Formats: sequence, structure tokens, C-alpha cells
Amino acid sequence: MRVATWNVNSIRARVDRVADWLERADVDVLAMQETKCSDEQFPTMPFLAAGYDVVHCGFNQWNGVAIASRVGIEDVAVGFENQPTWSSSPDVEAAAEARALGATCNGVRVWSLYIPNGRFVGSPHYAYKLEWLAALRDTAQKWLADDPAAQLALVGDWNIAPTDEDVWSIEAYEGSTHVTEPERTAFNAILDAQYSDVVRPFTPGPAVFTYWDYTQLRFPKNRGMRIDFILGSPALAQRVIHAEIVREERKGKGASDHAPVLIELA
DNA sequence: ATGACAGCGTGCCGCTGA
Repeated sequence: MRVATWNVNSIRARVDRVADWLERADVDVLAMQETKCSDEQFPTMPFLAAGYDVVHCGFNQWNGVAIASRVGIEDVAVGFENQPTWSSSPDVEAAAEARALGATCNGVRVWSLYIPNGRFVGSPHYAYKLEWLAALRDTAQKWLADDPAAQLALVGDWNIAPTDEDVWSIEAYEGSTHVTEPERTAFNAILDAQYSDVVRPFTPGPAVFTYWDYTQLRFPKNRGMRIDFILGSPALAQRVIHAEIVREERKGKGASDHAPVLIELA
């Protein structure tokens, strides 16, 4: 079974490209992030036409997560237990954002995750990011405590570069989000909860990235960041026989600024 | 060739992204 994650940066702007890649890459399950639309606006038809069922969680033009599968989608969960809430302004009541969607596909529990960006160090959004990661860690730890043999995949855009090798220049990110010690500690806490990065062993660095800014020729110069990850529970991790970052999909006009990340399970 | 931001709506600027 082939499972992938991709921050698509608007599904409406890229649905043909995504559906085309699903078929070409022989993907069974794709978790998407940053669909940037409501459930009503989500383009379901191209997925159905390609042979995939799809579930989506989106409230407005921000965030948005989805899972497409051609091997079944069961027990869909919108958000996770104790997922922190966010309010965009003082007159708007805080609510859970469209950043987490879970579904079981052919025995694998997949969570499509879009971790908050953090904006700038010390901002309310940065505190929210750290809270969000801590809550995810606690809940994900419970999932494994309840069933140590569970096949769990926590996949998506983590908005963290866990090591200095995961950015094209650590100097360029000095003082920025994504590389700070608290963010890295929060990410490592999930690894400590027995989830492992199942892609890195197949795609060692340095200079191996999943995201490249649209500006300043960052992609052709390979000045990117590794921030999209597939973290697997022990039972899932031991099934991984291949993994890759599909740089080809970052090329050309109309590409997302992220590349898909793909694993193959025995 | 991989090539000098992109997508969205309260829309033609401002916000978000990282």
C-alpha cells in the first residue's frame, strides 16, 4: 500500500494536478493540507473520477485538511481530542480550526495534520503552535497506550525543521519560527511517544527538503526546508519498505510550494 | 531545463503563508 502526504496550497487551484499525480504515482491514500476551502467548495468529482473516496474538513479559505483513498475510508474523525482552539480576533469565539482529520484506510489510521505556522516567535500564534503540538502528543500517546499494536500514521505539514540540516541555511532562519528550540522540543516529544520519522532513513540529508518558497528562485537553487513528515507508530514503521520526496511535483507552473512525501508499506 | 510569489475574499488591497 502506498500512502502520501501533500500540502497542496489550495485544492481548487490544483485539483487536476493532484488527481493526475495520484494515478501516475499509484497512490492508495493521500492526506492533503491547506486545501483553502470549505467542505461545500471542495472539488470531490475529480477524486471520484480517479477512483478515490475523499473526506474533507474545511470551514473557510484558511487551513483545510483532507484524505483521499481508494482502499476505503472508515471512522472519520474531524479534529482530535483536546485539540486547542484559536480565535482570529477578539470578537470571534475561539474554535478548533480545520487542521486535523483522521480516517482508517485499509487498517491504517491516518491523521492529516496541518500544524499552526507560528507566524513569529513570541506571538500568540507561536504559543498556539506549541500548545497544539503538546495536545497532539498527549492524545497520540493515548492512542498508542490504548493499542500498542495500532498502525498509526501522523502525516502532514509540521511547520518545523527538526534539525539544522533541514533548512538550506540555518543563518537565514535565525530568530525565525520553524527552527526554535521549543518547536523542536515539541516535535521530538512526539518521537519520544514512540512515533518515528519513517521517511528520513530513505531520504537522508543534507539539503533534502519538502518545501521551497516561491520567491527568489528558491527551488532551482534548492534553498528549502524539510517540514513535511510521516511519523509512524512502531507497527506502521516496521512495514515501511520505501519512502521518497517527490521533487518532480514541485516543478513547473502551477505547482504547490510543497512536494508530496510518499511511503510504501509491505 | 527546476527560473526570479501565490491564493483567497470582506476583492483590485490586505492577509496569510514560512
